[in-house]
Amino acid sequence: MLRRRPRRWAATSTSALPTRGSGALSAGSTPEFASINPPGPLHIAHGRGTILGDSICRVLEFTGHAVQREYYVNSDNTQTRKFGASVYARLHGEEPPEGGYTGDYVTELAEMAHHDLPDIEKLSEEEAEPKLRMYALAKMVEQIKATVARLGVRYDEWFWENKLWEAGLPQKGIERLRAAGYLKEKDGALWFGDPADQEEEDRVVIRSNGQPTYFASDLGYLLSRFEQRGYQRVIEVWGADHHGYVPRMKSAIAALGFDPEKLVIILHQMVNLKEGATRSGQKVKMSKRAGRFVTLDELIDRVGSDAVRYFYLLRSPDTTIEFDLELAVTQGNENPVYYAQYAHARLTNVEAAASEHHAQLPVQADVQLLVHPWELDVARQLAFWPDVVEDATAMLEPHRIPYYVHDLATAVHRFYHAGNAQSEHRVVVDDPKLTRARLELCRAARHTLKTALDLMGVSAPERM
RNA sequence: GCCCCGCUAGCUCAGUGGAUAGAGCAUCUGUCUUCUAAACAGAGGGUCGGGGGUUCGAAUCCCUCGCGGGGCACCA
Repeated sequence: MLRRRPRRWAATSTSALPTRGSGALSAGSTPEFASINPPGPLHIAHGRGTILGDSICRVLEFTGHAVQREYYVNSDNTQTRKFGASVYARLHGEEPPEGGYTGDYVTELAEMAHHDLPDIEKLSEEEAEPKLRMYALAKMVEQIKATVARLGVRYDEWFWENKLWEAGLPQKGIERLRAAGYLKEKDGALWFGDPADQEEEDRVVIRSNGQPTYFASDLGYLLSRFEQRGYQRVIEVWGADHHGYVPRMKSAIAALGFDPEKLVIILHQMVNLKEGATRSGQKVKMSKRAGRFVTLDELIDRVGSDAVRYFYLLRSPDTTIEFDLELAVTQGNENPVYYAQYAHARLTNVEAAASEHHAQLPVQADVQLLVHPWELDVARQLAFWPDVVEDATAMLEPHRIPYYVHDLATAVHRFYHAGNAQSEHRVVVDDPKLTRARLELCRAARHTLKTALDLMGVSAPERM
């Protein structure tokens, strides 16, 4: 029903621990989203970028776009070097350096490295750190993979930053910017600046100590996607705390000679947990919980993947999420997740119940027989679906889908309930033609609910 | 100081210039002998943060002020 000319796309996203963003997509074929700096577990805000990016990908795929999901793994920046140095310190029974990583998992990583990397202790820090860093990062990436898999998210590519340097892409980007007059030396460092833009501050590309900044890697990553791989559009999903970086990315891509419009950066606001006595709308306790931070795994443990995805997708990216833990775990009519899923389960059930009568039913459904308001309302909702998909695709706003799902579920429940109130309004009635027509409505509604829930990454159970 | 996001019902939020501003939760009242009551029907609840402006028409666009959150590195 929704047929579109396939375009080349790509999605990439970048989520961030201390790292930028969270996800990106490129059209023609490549989104990148949720690329969190790996030296730590995903927390609840990363989940937002991950789910948002993933649903954008799902919608794009559904509308015929080729999509490549990428997770950009930082491996050569200051943060990850400190991470490697922290593992090195633990390996030698020492405290991590200033600004390093102190969690118990760092000690565990050191122990694992001790077993897996022979003679690693004999190497100097200079030699050992990169090895330990890559080893520990790979372990962290495995963890992140496992976590996002619980949400039904799968990346086509875990793109390692070091591959960029091995391929010489950042170097190539720098040379191109130099040739175009965007680079200058100052205080021993190499700076990027648009000569035509006085507003924008200059940005360090190579530090005075000779080490590149993440900006240099980004140049390479842009080249990788736009030039080497030819993506028509790149979508990146970032946490709003990185919004200040957007203008620089736009300048960079323009300076490299590409259309800045082809780099789409989607920003999302933060996530807070709400719990406590909120039922009557009184106490609201924010749970950033001093010191203790809530990981994405903990949230999934507590409310399940469906609820996490549904509640996250329910909000516009511009809105800070107040995640209502109590509501999300409620197995009742107040929980929108179950409300939608129940509509699907009911329809599945009624179709199954009708199957024994199938032999007596006409092959063709005559939908003209559907005349009651509750029947027409379902049909009306179904007619809206293509527009919802189109809007969600064009604006890259998956949050439109759960609202639609709710509206369709409401129509379905009302339709179904008419049969509860009066038996002649049931789907399966004595009149075979009428039964057939109503079954057709059920089939269409169930299919649409299933499709919409799929785009959200939420399951559509057949019975509840 | 500068930049970004938000401010809509008690709470959480939809609503990209068009009809009387919507939903969920919460509160109150009804409905199961059933193809699934995890559902349905109904009620109350609003200066769309304040003030200007543009427009035939503004929650929506512009200006301004206030409040809350997030940013302004040779970190990402």
